[in-house]
Amino acid sequence: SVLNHKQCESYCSDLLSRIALNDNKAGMEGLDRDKINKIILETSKGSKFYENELKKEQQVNQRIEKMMEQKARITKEQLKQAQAEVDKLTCELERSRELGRVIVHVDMDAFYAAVEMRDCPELKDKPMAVGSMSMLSTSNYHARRFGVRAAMPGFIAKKLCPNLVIVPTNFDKYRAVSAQVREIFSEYDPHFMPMSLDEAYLDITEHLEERKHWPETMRTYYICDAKTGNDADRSAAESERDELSPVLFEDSPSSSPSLSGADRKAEVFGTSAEEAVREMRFRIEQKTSLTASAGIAPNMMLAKVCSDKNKPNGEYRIPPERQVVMEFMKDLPVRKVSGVGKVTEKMLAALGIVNCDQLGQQIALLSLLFSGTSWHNFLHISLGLGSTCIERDSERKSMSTERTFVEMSDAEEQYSLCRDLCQDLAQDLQREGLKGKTVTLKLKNVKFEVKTRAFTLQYAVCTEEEIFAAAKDLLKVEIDSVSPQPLKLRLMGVRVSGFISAEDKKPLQRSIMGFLQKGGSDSGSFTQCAGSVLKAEEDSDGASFLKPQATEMKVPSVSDYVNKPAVLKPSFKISTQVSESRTLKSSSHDPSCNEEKPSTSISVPLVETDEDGDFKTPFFSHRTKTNGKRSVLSKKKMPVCESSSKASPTTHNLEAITEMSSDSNGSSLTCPVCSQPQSTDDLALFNRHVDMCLNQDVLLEFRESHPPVGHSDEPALKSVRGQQGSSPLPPSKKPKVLSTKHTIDKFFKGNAGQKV
DNA sequence: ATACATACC
DNA sequence: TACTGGTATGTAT
Repeated sequence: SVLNHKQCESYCSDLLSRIALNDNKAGMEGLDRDKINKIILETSKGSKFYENELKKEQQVNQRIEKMMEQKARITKEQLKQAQAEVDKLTCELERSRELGRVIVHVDMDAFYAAVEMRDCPELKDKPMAVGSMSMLSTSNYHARRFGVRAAMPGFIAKKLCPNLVIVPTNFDKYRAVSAQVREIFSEYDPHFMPMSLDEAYLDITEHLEERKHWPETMRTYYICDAKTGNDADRSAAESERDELSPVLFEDSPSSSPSLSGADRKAEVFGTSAEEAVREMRFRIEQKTSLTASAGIAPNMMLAKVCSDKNKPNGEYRIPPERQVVMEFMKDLPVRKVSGVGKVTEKMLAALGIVNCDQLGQQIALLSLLFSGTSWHNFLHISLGLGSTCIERDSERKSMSTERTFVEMSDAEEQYSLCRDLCQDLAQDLQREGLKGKTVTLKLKNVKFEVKTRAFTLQYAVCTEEEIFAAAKDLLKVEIDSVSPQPLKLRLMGVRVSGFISAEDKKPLQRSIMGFLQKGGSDSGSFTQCAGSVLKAEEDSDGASFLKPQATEMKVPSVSDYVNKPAVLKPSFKISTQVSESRTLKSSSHDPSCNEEKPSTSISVPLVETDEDGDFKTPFFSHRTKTNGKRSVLSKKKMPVCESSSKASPTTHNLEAITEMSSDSNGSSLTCPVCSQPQSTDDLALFNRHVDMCLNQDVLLEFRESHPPVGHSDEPALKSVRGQQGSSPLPPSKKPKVLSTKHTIDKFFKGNAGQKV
């Protein structure tokens, strides 16, 4: 009602901005959009995917409506005041405008497709794309004429272009080519920042400074005869080729002997930025037979826009002058700016903002409608400002793995898949030496609705068992929440984040084995433990973990929790301490607890930790194989404490610990729960055993007081038994994975910029 | 801290 | 038949 007709039409008329062709990218000019959209629509209509996209679209429209209502409530006064603030900030930004750096954004043209075409001449004159029937990564320019583009499913692309050739991805190859290209980048900026396999930012300011004094010979490159391009690079082309993976060249024409100097055509490049970049692109093409486009500008935001301007195989430069920058921005559609996606574009369009000039005119209004970070960003964009320094790749913040598959409804299968994901993720984490405290489970059901559920542990984890312990609980809550209906999933993913910093990980490499084997002489007796709390754990409840009187605590039984709402809090807090009077703590999930998360604390006298008390070696793990021998400990000694999320984690000293720490008998360890000597030296195995015992105790209790009654609990119980008993989860029917992995840059990005 | 959405390649 | 996977960050609670 508050909307005028025009405003309404600007977004209501088009409910399909998410489905329709995205012709934002290069190579998509002047095609028959209506015809293409009609085909896309007809192919998509009625699918689950389409329905979900419609729903999301409605959400965006609602967001826009809310925004318009808010806009309608803005007074002239408010706007005037906002304008004053904006003007002030604009002034400051203008004063600090930095035009002195020469930033380059280089982008390989239709990278994956170009590599495949290079290696298979058959494809040269055909419309082709890289990917699968389910999803395309890239298309060549020929295919783009049909509206076929990246991120489009192959089966739709086929409707648009029945002759489309779809080539499966070949990441090893793209990585190898990327490495070649990056070698060239590093000669112009050793600190260049790779953004993906085919894209990077460079700061060539220093290079240009030096280049000014270079003789022509240093700026001369030779074109080699054939289009193999493998010989042309001035520096060591031959040796480079030998170092490369043979697959790269197995299809290439066998390298002809180098042409003599007289036969070579030389090209001398100038000393300007354009020339330097043209030289770089020339070398890339000579070395890989692939073309790149580039943008040159005083900052990254502009350089990125510029690299798109003369794509493919072109470059564009914005000279370092304010006037020219502003002129360039004036007609630039906001959508062209990196970070402005289709939703932002649509919201701005609803306000009548399409290009950056209009954006600049409306900053005051935007400051009243958007968050601080958002409108500041808009202001920067409208002024043509952007980052002027290519920062070192910052530390990774999360790591994840996810998989799409045919509809999966069986809980056992889901748990099993979850474990597989955890295993993969654990491997990746360990490869990078990372441990994180937050585990996130991602689910997408067959209606394409996505859910994420996260859980932050007390300590950082990196093993399959630890991650799975958390992930499977998250999964269980979701399964239970729809029970007795099954979860019908099409995707599952697991992520670990909240990494502990590098310094946190380093310091303590103290060997827990050495400690154990020494026996109890100087180690944690209870009195020592109790009296030497250095850093009392301030948990949310503020309770110290290591109170001697904790042994006296009332011990609730598992049945106390059964009918309470599920509480997702870390359970099994294990309070530990080393002899140097340091207090340490850890926790983990209790895999045996189906209904609730009882929290249990025990004190053990030793553990390997880092400075923050995070476990260096996981003390408890959850995929345990042991005899199912019931704990000899009574409830009083094996406390299970409050289920409430606010409940104090309490500390209980296990008498069995005395046995353990006084067992100076070589390396054999005694389980503090079941009192059985363990034959292993391997702490991980020992931990598993202890963990198992604790869980077994709780589980048995639970099952005694609650004989299995219904479907609802049954699968989970089974699954828990599976984890605990000598037989793991039933062998999984391996889900059929639908799509190929499209991005594996995570193994590649990092480090690449730091060489040289 | 969690959930969900947006964005990028 | 069939609409990705990995990471970061913004927005809202």
